[in-house]
Amino acid sequence: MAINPNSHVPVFRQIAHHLRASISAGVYRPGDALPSQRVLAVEMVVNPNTVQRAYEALEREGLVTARRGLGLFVSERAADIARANSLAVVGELLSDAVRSGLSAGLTAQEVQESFRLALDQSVASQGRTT
Amino acid sequence: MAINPNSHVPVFRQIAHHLRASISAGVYRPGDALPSQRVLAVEMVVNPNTVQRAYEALEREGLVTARRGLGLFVSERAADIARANSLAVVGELLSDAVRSGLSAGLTAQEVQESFRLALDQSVASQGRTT
Amino acid sequence: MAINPNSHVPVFRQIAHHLRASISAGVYRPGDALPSQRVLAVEMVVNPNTVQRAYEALEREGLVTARRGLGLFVSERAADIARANSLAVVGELLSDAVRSGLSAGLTAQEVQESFRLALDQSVASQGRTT
Amino acid sequence: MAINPNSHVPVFRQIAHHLRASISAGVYRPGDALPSQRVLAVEMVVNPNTVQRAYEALEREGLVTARRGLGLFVSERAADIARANSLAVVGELLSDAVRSGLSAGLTAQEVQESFRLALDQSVASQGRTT
DNA sequence: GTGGTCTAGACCACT
DNA sequence: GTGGTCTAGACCACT
Repeated sequence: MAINPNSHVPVFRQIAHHLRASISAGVYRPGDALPSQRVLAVEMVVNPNTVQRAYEALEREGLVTARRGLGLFVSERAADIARANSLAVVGELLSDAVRSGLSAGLTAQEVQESFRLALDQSVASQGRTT
Repeated sequence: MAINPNSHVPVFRQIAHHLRASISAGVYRPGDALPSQRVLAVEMVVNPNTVQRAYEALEREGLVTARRGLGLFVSERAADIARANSLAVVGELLSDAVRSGLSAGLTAQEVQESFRLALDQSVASQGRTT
Repeated sequence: MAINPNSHVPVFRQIAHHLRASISAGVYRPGDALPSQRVLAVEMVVNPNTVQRAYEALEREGLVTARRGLGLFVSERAADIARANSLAVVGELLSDAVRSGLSAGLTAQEVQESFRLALDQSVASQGRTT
Repeated sequence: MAINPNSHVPVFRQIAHHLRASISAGVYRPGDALPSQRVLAVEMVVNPNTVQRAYEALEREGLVTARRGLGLFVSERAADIARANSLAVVGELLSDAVRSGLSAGLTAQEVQESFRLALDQSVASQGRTT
């Protein structure tokens, strides 16, 4: 679950996504402090500014709350919010993909078949990883 | 089917996508000339250079061949190539979406449900448009 | 030996090349008239202006001479000139290719091997055609 | 190894070719950052957009990967890819030259002799330069 | 008129 | 600071 600097997905988004996953998985529980910007930056070998942007996103989503001088803390209903957000994000991505396919002249059946394939492959490769 | 200058997708990519769709839909058939850079630029209210970038992409994909002084012409197997490319693109987008969802802790069932929803909505709204 | 409009080599150059070959092969002999611009344009399915440019090139090279109102006539030493020009052109192309290869870090042996291959293939395919 | 703005070869292609050569020569090694668009533009006295076009080509070939905000980085198997691409390009150029010569009525021997000459001259002049 | 290249300059996202 | 996109405008080769 490392960050991939070569991906076209911005690093700060990858970090935010990773933290969202950790929170909804219970790695960080309500009241827990997140690692400091600098610590996480070192750990992930990225610029502290990049971690900062990820943290800003999480705060905007209400997953964490900042306490001046103390750090970032996971908020009470964080896991639920994280899950909801993940669902929204995935829905958006899937909608974009579907719209792109249909507007290119593919049939709903073809798009569905393509999805089937994508899901099977991902599930298979995840089974291996986990 | 207009271009959206505020989308995160670059305008030249939107134009290329639009033309790819037109070609695979048979709007432009093998041997046909595409509208000239200047003409299309006026029509789409963008700079000719932007159209040029879209045309470059299509030529690289083998959909069209340029004849200096004459214009861009749709190549023989263009429709097939366009369709194959569209399928590849959609597959990529769907894979990204699925991977994103699973890595965020969603279940395969949830992702599938989300896809179901996205497809239904898109098909419905397309039915209205067409 | 038709003109290929999809080639990146300008059509007028292809026509000039074709005529040079015909002249050095004796299809047109000293004193013969070349087909008129319009006739050749129709025959080759190109714009008369394009034939015009090809004829200008041949005239500049001394292969043909124009007689106002009569047409273009193959000059006395045309075959020799055509052959010399062809040699010069090929030499230029080969030099460009070699220079490109060496400057890209390929060894002389590799370039030579590549040439060997190109020659064998061309000779083989020409044998089939002729 | 400077850029020639008067050549018929587009400047951006010359730059790409130059970088390809540098990479396959080991001037830039896997993981290295290429000079930034702005820096290289100043160095080569061209517009940054022109460098950008060269960089786009290299990225499309898989020689480098862009990291937004950080720069362009030479990819792992870049040297191999660069070499393969160079070989392909040279093969294409040599094939064109050979075909041109044979179709102009030259014999295989003459074309070969011309190549011999071109190679000798280039090797000689390169020896002087290096 | 048509495609292709280049410059100058602006603006944006990301680090 | 670094890459990516876009505009406006110029110039060139080819038909």
